[in-house]
Amino acid sequence: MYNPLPLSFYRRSNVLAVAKELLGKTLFTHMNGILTGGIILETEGYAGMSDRASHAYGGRRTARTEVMYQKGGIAYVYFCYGMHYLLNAVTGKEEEPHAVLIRALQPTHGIEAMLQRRKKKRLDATLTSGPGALCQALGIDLSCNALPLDQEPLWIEEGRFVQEGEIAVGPRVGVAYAEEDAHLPYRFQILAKQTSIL
DNA sequence: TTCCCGATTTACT
DNA sequence: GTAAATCGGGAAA
Repeated sequence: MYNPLPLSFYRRSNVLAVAKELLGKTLFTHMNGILTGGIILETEGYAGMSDRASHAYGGRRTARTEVMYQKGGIAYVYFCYGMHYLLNAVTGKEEEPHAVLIRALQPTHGIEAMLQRRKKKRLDATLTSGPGALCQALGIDLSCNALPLDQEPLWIEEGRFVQEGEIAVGPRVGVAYAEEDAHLPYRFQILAKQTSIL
């Protein structure tokens, strides 16, 4: 444990490759002495200025989106629907605002703490399933925005090997507003095992 | 400053 | 399946 991926992993221009390769990696947070983490099961790529679904579409620069224009390897956390935080890994080079949304994890570390944060009694498939839910489980909020992904308290490291055949590709979720870009196959997920995803 | 709406989740009907 | 919860960002005025 604690063997973060090098920042060079994120600083590539092919955001879809990074999104796909993040599957199977392990995402950790270590907050207030509590270690929590899980294997990444689902991601979505947001392809910078040319992607209508991206917050940086058309080169939009605001206080919120500025972090996406930095060099890859940091977190982009934002608040949505008035109640949820969503976590992205910023990728690409400087001035290349790509990001990968982390949408689901398989919980592996600190499950008791995650249950407590999520106000749940029992472990089930919903503990870290969904971008808002996983942030709540890991204790991620706006204070994590712009934090590097290769050190405490928020980092990603190798998890398990993922075979090409267990990856499903499809359209992104919740981006109907993106018009012709709404259907692009930028979503990647590890297919659930027959037995159980837990 | 006002207004609209969102990269969602959960509780109900 | 539908709807409510809930608030900051971004565009327009």
